[in-house]
Amino acid sequence: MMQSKWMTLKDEFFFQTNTLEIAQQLLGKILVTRFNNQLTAVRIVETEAYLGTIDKASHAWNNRYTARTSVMYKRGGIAYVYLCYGIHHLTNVVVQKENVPHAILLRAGEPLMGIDIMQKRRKIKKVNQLAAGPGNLSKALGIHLGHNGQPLQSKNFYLVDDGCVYPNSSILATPRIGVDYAGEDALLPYRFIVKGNECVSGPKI
DNA sequence: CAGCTGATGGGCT
DNA sequence: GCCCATCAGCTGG
Repeated sequence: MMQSKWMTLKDEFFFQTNTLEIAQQLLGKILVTRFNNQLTAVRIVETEAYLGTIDKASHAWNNRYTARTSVMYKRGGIAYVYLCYGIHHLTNVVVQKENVPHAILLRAGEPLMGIDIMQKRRKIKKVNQLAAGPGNLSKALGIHLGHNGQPLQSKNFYLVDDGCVYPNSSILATPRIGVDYAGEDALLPYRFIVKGNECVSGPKI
């Protein structure tokens, strides 16, 4: 087996034109943070695509442009972080070129590095649960509002391809979580999970 | 295991 | 003033 080298994701990855495909390709990629010299990393196993102006579940639906959503209109490759329910910080990857406000919510990850650090941040021990759910993933990695708009090619905050690819046959598409307000768009199968992975959020299959 | 619910604060009509 | 791209801790089977 050839061991692939770690490669930071480049602009071309984020600029691909099909956001649903990017959301699936993000499965298997590694998100690394090194805040306050604390190195943590997870392999992404669950994502959700939000297709901007035509998607009622998206913050940018109908070209909504506010101080908060302005980050979604920037060029792909930066982080869109916002507070949900007053408690949870949710991390998204902005994709597409400037003025196309698509984003992909990172919903769950498999812990790879800095597990002890993540256990302290989360105040729990079970490794499978450390980054299961978008609020939990952000907390485990130390991501918060201050990282909103930061490039994901930063020295302390980046995405890596280590050669791990999940074939289509091991990816399951389901409706997105918690978007009932979006009417018929709530039913779109824009959530992608790695089949059978223990770190995916929600009830066990 | 499923189902319910309080916590908690920025964003927006 | 209401609305959330959630979670943990509780209840009862």
